[in-house]
This record gives sequence, structure tokens and C-alpha cells, in this order.
Amino acid sequence: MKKQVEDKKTALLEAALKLFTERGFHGTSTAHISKEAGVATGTLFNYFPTKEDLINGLYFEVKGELSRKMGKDVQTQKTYEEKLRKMWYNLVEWGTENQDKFLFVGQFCSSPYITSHTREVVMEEYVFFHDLVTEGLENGELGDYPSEMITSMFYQSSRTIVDYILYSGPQDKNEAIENGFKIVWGGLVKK
Amino acid sequence: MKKQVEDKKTALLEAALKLFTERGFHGTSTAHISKEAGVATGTLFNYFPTKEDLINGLYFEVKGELSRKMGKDVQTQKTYEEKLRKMWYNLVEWGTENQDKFLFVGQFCSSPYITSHTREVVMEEYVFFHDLVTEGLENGELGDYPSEMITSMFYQSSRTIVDYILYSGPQDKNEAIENGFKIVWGGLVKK
DNA sequence: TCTTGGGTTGACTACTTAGTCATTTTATAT
DNA sequence: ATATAAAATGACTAAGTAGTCAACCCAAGA
Repeated sequence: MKKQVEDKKTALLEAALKLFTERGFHGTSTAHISKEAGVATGTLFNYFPTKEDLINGLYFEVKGELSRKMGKDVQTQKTYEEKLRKMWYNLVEWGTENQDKFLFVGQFCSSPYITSHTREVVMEEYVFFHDLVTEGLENGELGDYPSEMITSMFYQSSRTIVDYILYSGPQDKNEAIENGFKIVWGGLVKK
Repeated sequence: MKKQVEDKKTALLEAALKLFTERGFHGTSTAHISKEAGVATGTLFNYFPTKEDLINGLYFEVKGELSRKMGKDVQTQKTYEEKLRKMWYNLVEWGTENQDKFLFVGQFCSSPYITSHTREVVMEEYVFFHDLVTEGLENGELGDYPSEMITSMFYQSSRTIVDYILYSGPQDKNEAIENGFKIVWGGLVKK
């Protein structure tokens, strides 16, 4: 029975992802989510005791996936610039290929429905990113800016480029990604 | 009696601004807004026929204020870099000094509650920004990137720095603004 | 003083919401 | 086949929701 259980839970999370990004948290009723997922209202509350638990579960899943994809093959790159470029491509490609999840993270990263506990647990998965920036500062590859400023600028810039690719009509996606990286690297690198 | 009319309308917009940023659009009831504004439920619907009209009115007001502040004293600067720097300071200072409005714009700029009509009318106020970027591309000050990419990166980076200043604990605000500009200018300038 | 009329009020309605729970269905073990 | 318990159901409830409207208030002019 384990398989079906996971099926329904996954269906609920997918339905919630779609509807939350389209209509917001309060704009989406639990009845709507369960209908979209093809289950009964009561079933939703078997898996997620409250609506808030559902959105926190979803945030946890999506952010976890992003952190795993973000760090993929980064450490095997030869130069520091190559490491950052790899991470940049991972971020932007994930965003453009997972539009729903990308929008969801953007809408809910600073929303009051995500509890501070969820936020903290998720944050722990991004330590490697902060470490990479610290490494760049210590070996003089990056300019003398606070590490928090660098991580924010890098991450938010990747979001800007994803938005640009998704909404600025058809164009060469790889060129847009590479141009975005040139801008960010040009801004952060030690001169 | 005109004065009182404006008082109530302003009170409603201010209450809505505060509550929308705290609890979202659907999370904030019209009863809650009117109570916060100190008026009766019915009064809200005298000024804004529907709840959607209220949020569109608010978006229009706030974005209008931002566009006016953004362009202030920009054209009187001598060099192109000084013009961009002036605009950067205007943006970041407005954001840090008007936290509610800053958060509101961030939350609702891509939300479905803002009608395409409101969006279009607001967009017209930002033509001068696009013109300034085009000027920079034509006279070779900026790198060869699509103008839409440049405007997005510039604007979103200013939002990133405002966030950084608001949430990364106490630090020298002017230093943070200047560091942010160094990063952005370093990334966008022609090399 | 009395009338006029726009601004204001809040009880009200028809509808939607998150969450419950007695009942039914389903999968497995014997 | 039968027994067992976990999983699924959807009608239900109590608490909101956006928006309405008949009644009320009050400043200004006659």
C-alpha cells in the first residue's frame, strides 16, 4: 500500500504547487487542491494536518530539490570561475525547466506562511553555497564585498535571468544564460 | 468636504498597503481593511467598487511614486556613470525608507490581481529608464547585452541590495549602497 | 428653521472556507 | 473465504467572505 500512499501525497503536492503559484495561498482552497489532485477533502488532512503544513511541506520539497541541483558537478570544475559558472547554469536551467517550482519559491520565500522552522531547516542545505563564496573571498577571486551581499546578488541575479528568459519572448536561451553570467562575474570578480 | 473624502481614501490605501504586505491579498478581508482604516465596510466600496479595484489603485499609486523618485536629479548628472549611480541611490534609498511600499511592489508586481491595464499604464512611466539604458548602449558605455536584460538586472539588483540592507543586520547603509552599485556597474559597463 | 443631497454607516445576505468524523473501501494475512 | 486495520471518502459545521442597501448624519443654502 506504500506506493498508493506516496502517489496521493505527491498528487496533492503537485496540485498545491500549481494552484498556489496561480492563485496564491489564501486564494487556493483545500477543496480546490484535493479536487485537482483527484482525492477527497479528508484525504488531504490525513497527510497534512493543516493547510499551513501543506505549504511548508511543499516549500521544503522544492527548496531541497533546488539545492541538490544547484551544487551538481560544481566541485569537479577546475577553476573557481568554472565552479561559479557551473552553479549559475544549474540555477538558471532549473528555473527555466521548472517554471512552477521557480515561481513558487519566488512567491513564498519571504511569505508569512512559511514557518521559521522550515526556513531554518532549508537554509542548512545551502551551506555549500556560502562556503564556495567564502573560498572565493579568501583566495582573492572575488571583490571585497560582504559574503552575504555576494550570495544574494548571485542568487537573485540568476532569478532575474530566468524571468528574462521566460518572459522576454523567444531568443537563444544559452546565449542569455552566458550573458547573464558574464554580467554577474564581471561585477563580483576582484579587479 | 473634499478634504475628508481624501482623508478616508488615503486611510483606506494606507491600511490596505499594510495589511496586503503582511497577509497577502486573499488573506486580508475588506472588513479588516476598513476597520484598520477606521471607516465602515460600506465606505470602502464607495471609493473602490471591488476589492480588486482597491489593489489596482494602490499599485498605481505606489509604482507612480517610485517612478517619480527614481528619475529625480538624474539628468543633471555630468557623466553617464553618475546618472546611473544617481538612479541607483534613488531606488535603494526609496526602498529602505519605504519598506511597506517596497514589499508591496515585490509581492504584487507579477500577481494576477493586478490587471493588464494597470500594468500598462504604470509601464509608461518607466520609459525614461529604458531610454537611459538605450543611450548607454548607443554611446558604448554599456556592454553588448539586450536592453531588457540590462534594465531587469539593474532594477532587480537594486531590490536585492534593499533586501540586504533591511535584513542583514546593522551596517553602514551608504557603504552597502555604494558596494551594490560597484557590483552592478562593474557587471554592465563595457570592458 | 427647514430642506436638500452627498458621505457614511453597519446589519445583512448569499456564498465560501478550513477542518471533522462516522462510514465505506481496500489490501493484505491467515 | 474471512478477518483486520489502515486509507479514503464526502456530507457536514462553525466561522469567515465580498458586496448591498435602507437608514442615518450633517454641512450649506434658502
